[in-house]
Amino acid sequence: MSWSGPGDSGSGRRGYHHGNLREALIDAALELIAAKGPAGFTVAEAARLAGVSPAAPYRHFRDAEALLVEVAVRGYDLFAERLANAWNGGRPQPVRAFEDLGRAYLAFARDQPAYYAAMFDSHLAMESHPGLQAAGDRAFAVLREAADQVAATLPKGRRPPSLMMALHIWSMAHGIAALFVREGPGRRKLPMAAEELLEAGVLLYLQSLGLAGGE
Amino acid sequence: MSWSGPGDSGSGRRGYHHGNLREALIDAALELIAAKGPAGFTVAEAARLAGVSPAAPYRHFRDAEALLVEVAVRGYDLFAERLANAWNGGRPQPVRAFEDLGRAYLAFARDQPAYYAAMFDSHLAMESHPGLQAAGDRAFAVLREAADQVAATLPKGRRPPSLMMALHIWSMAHGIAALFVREGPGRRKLPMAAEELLEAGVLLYLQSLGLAGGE
DNA sequence: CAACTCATGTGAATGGTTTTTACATGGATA
DNA sequence: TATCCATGTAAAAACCATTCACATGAGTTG
Repeated sequence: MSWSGPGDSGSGRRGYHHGNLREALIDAALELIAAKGPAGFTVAEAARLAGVSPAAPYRHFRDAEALLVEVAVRGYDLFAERLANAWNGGRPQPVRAFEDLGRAYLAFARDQPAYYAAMFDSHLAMESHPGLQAAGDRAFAVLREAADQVAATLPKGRRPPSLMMALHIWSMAHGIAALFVREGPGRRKLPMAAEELLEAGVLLYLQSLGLAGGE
Repeated sequence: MSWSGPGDSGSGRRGYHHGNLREALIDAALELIAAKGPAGFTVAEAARLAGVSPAAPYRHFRDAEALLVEVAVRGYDLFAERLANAWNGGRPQPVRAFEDLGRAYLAFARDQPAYYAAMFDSHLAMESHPGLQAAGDRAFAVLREAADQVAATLPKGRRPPSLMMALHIWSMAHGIAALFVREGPGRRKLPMAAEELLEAGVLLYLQSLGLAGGE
């Protein structure tokens, strides 16, 4: 899918021109990151996977970092989409949908390690890449919006600041993903599934705000 | 400081032998990571900083990763020490000391970015480095112990599992450090200090367990 | 249809990196 | 003092990023 040129997706290229090198390089980068970690990606090997010379990628990306940025942007977009689907406008109930959001967060980290690594492990400077900043903001906006609706179930007097809520939940979800879901330095065995840990944490947190359904 | 050989810390070496290359390489690695991020460290440049040939480091470390591991181990040890100091045996009061622990977590991420990067951003596999695993466990044990004592202030019936508490707090602290304290992809402006965000989160969490001192 | 242009790809070169190898040095020890 | 071996060097092979001059051919234009 997504090929416009003269067919043939993976194996041998058609003629002198590739036809869709940009996309092929992004796919190759994802494949390499998934297989060998965020440091396992090199422009040269991505070019090799796409069947072109090591210089060809530079017609499409200024440098290796630019390719990574493009991967991360797409990752944030997919992430935002998954989160929005899980939240589903807060239905059937805001608190329940909020938990679904948390599960979707961890599911993304688990199912899309390549995207997740490009987004959070590549040490790209948001400031120098406005598109990346914007994509990240779009993803966070989903969480923010959800927190807002959850907070709105309380009467105005006891309503917590939804930004703070969103930041707390995001932090806990991100921390659990970094420490217990993904490969890496902090990873250690848990006596429970990461999803259960997050769900319990979210429930307790919401309880302290007078929000939780469970007791 | 920390030189045993014939003096002269940074500039030009004495004779053919360095005298303390192992330590000098670790210092150089920290300096490079601090200056140019976790990816900015190379064996060759560390050797250059120490004033030796690019091959010399391999007399002391099997490869680049082994050097990183040594840095990370020292980082975990320093981390554990800082956390233990902040906890201070739970004095004057467990809940209050627990908050100090959280502050110390973020302070470490802020003050020791090089160690923190080696520990959490280098994607070292804990499994393949038992010493690293052990060092990480020692640091986590401080948090675990603290959670245990905090939980013990409650009567047995309403006492939460301290492991879960420790994991929740660790995750939130780590998430806040990763997203808002350190340079990196997720970093964005906060309407409050990261320390305040964590303190509020911890307080709310403890409240839900019936623990908090605030109201 | 022929000529041209320009985006896209190539080859080769520069300069960096990791890591291994054979060899050199000299501090510690017998 | 003679020797040994931990520690250093130089050189080399194998990678990588990036750039530059040049090649190709798809799409446009006359």
